[in-house]
Amino acid sequence: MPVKRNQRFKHGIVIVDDHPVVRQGLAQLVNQEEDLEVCGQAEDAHQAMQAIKELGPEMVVVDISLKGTSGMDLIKDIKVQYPDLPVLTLSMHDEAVYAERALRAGARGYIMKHEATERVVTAIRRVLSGDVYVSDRMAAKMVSKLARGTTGSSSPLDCLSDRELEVFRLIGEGHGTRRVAEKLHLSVKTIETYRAHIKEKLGLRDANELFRSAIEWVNSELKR
Amino acid sequence: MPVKRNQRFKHGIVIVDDHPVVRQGLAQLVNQEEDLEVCGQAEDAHQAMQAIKELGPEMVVVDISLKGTSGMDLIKDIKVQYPDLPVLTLSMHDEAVYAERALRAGARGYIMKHEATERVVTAIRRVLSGDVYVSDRMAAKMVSKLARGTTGSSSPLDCLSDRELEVFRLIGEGHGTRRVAEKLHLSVKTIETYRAHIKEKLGLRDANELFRSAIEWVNSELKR
DNA sequence: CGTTGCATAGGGGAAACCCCTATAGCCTAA
DNA sequence: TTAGGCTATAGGGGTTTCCCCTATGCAACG
Repeated sequence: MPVKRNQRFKHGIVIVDDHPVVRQGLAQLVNQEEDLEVCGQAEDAHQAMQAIKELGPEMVVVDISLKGTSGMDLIKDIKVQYPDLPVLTLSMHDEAVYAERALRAGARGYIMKHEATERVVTAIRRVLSGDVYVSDRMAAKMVSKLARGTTGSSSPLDCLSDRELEVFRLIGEGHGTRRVAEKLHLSVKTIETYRAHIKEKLGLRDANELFRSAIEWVNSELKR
Repeated sequence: MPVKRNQRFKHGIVIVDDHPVVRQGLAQLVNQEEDLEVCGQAEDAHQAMQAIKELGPEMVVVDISLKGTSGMDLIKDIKVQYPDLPVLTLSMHDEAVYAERALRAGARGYIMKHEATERVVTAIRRVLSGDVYVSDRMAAKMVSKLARGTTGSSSPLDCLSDRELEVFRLIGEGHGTRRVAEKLHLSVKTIETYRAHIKEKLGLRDANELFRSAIEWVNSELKR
């Protein structure tokens, strides 16, 4: 009799991952918690929406690298159709690259597959109870970024000055510091200063991250 | 009494993967088979060699993208020290790129994490019994490649050596020269040499182009 | 008028990049 | 079997970039 009652109070979770082995691991992890339960699994975005509709879970755990529609798009779709359904992103990819995107897309948390299983459970509970979960390092990074951002809702690039944005674009087109300086008829040193400012404003750690995000931005610009 | 006997006859398997969730899933998968048993787990190459030495498993399941020494190197090391110990490569990466390399490195099989769990078990049994496992599609591809005689240069990346490809992937994940060197326990100078070779082989003009195309490749890998 | 933000740029040390050379181990073809 | 290739590894040395600081001139905003 008390068993039945416990059953009733379990929080239902749908997990979305295109690796069966990962689903298996995650499911077992969740199911061995007294108050948690995997009520459905999906391996792509379509199945995921189906499962959510049919099973009415209390949260969803999503891998961002799915085949077909990307996990990122799935998160956005979930947000549109079920604004109050919390989503935890579970990914093998570096949080420095994807965490912020995932949160902007509507996820309530981001955790890497490298993390110990207990931590994964912690993240699930955190998100389930309405909080946001990211690693401490990531949280610190985001705070400092917001602190100087003043971006109500617009792109973080808005805080770049015109010159900075121009330099950012040229970097994204693959030009090195010297080439940018030549193109703009400025000293290499000046470009270096801009690069430093951009990094600071966007919360980028080093030249690689700068280059990477510049490329990404240029590409995304092309597509619209 | 018969229980004890069964216990005796279980085939011991060591699994090596740096994602705890994956280990969990794989372990459960294996352990629920009557005659199979995970006798050890490791999250990097060093732990793996230790576990093999101490536990004397009958086979090893290895992910190729580990932190630290790569899975590819681990496979080679295992082949040197335990030539008869069969290794199954379990990876999320496209078999078209890695399967052949893994087999050449000494693995007895290659299976992707996308595959259904039953198939993973099948692969394990196949390798355990001395056969080789690759997907049907891969097998066909390899056969036709052999038949045609080395003319299967489908991707320009085929001409990269294992090491070079590994470095290329790490670059694409945003790691700088120094970080790559640390990850692989090699001299910065060595990584510089690899970068030069990759640039030459792929016809890239400078570090920016290298970085750019590495990022592009890693991203396209994700969506496959 | 001070403060704040932007455009511009230099100094200096650390790191990365680039072109060469080099060794040792394999494998292959002559 | 030996010479030549390819691979993994790594150093030398010069050029360029990166990164952390400091600094000047100018405009705007309070």
